Amino acid sequence: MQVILGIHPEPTITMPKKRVLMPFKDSGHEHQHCQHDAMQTAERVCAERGLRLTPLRRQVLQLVWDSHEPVKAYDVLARLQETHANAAPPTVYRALEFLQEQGFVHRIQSMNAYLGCGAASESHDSQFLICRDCGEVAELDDAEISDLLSRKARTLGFHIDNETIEIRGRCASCRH
Amino acid sequence: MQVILGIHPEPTITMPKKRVLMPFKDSGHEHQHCQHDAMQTAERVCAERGLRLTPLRRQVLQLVWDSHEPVKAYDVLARLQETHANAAPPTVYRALEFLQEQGFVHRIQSMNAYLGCGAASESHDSQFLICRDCGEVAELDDAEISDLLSRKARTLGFHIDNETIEIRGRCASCRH
DNA sequence: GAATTGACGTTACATTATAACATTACAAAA
DNA sequence: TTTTGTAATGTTATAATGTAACGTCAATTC
Repeated sequence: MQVILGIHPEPTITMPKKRVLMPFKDSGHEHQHCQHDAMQTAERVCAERGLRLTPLRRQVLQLVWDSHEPVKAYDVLARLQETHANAAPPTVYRALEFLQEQGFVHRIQSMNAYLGCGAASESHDSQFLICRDCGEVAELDDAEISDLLSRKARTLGFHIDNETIEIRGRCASCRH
Repeated sequence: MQVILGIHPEPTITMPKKRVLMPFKDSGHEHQHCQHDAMQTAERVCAERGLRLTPLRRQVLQLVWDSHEPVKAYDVLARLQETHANAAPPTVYRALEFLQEQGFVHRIQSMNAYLGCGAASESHDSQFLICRDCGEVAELDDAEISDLLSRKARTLGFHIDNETIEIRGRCASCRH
């Protein structure tokens, strides 16, 4: 189905990219593992990059992953304050900024909210499917979509830095 | 260039959809006309729909179109207050909400800002290309993109209500 | 151990958006 | 033409989101 255009100089053997980085919960997906895996990944990646996953940053990442859905900065702050009475807005925004920069969380622009990344160990594009009924979000990294957007942009002389793709609708289980 | 897939029951003579609803300025595009045309379209469409394009709404639409770029609600408010001293935040937010509902303006989620629609007379999808250097925005309604997203979503049992597609990068003239 | 740097604390404030209720303008019904 | 209902706007207050600026402390390195 995928058309490889004759642009690339050599016909590489490509590992087909995993497309659904985070599925909807209904698809036999055990959420408990996500959080645990995400924490492990973050620890490992920070070690590799020589960055400090401080207790604060670790806890904020935990709090984001406590939910399978996008969470608001001030909700994270409220939870954080339960154990960290002097936490203030900058505390949370700084931690979230760090976590975003490292790709551990994504910001959902259309919701002013943050979501744990389903593939934190490597840089990638994202497309989000957001269910208007249950609030869950699936995260995709679909090369066909990114490639098509790149091609369309290039036609207009536009060079893409990054994509914000947030699709709102109803997920399979909410339609049943 | 356009490929018509054999999905539709009858081979209709299709007016190929205009894909670039609003180009970048450099492409020989005269901005003065946009505003004028947009105002005319809004007048006509409101008449057709039996809706009231009140002086306030008309002026807010004017103010949005004073710029070729996304504008902030509070900037619109400041401008509005020059002639309308008692305007307050709800004044502007209500007008913008109306204009959005009618498709006369779009909200750019990643910027908390509003932009005149390049094709206000009909409902459509939008994809925005936002230049990080000059701030200009091109608006597309590209059926290939929307179709691909629909297909991808459908594969996961997801039904799309609406898309938020905001691509950040550099436009042709800013790359030169 | 002094200097540098990065992380966090702290205060204050800026920006963005909405709730709630009062008033006015308009249009349809009586 | 009054009445009356509804939509639009006025008005006040506040909620929600996000950042600037500067101080302190701890780790790293020179």
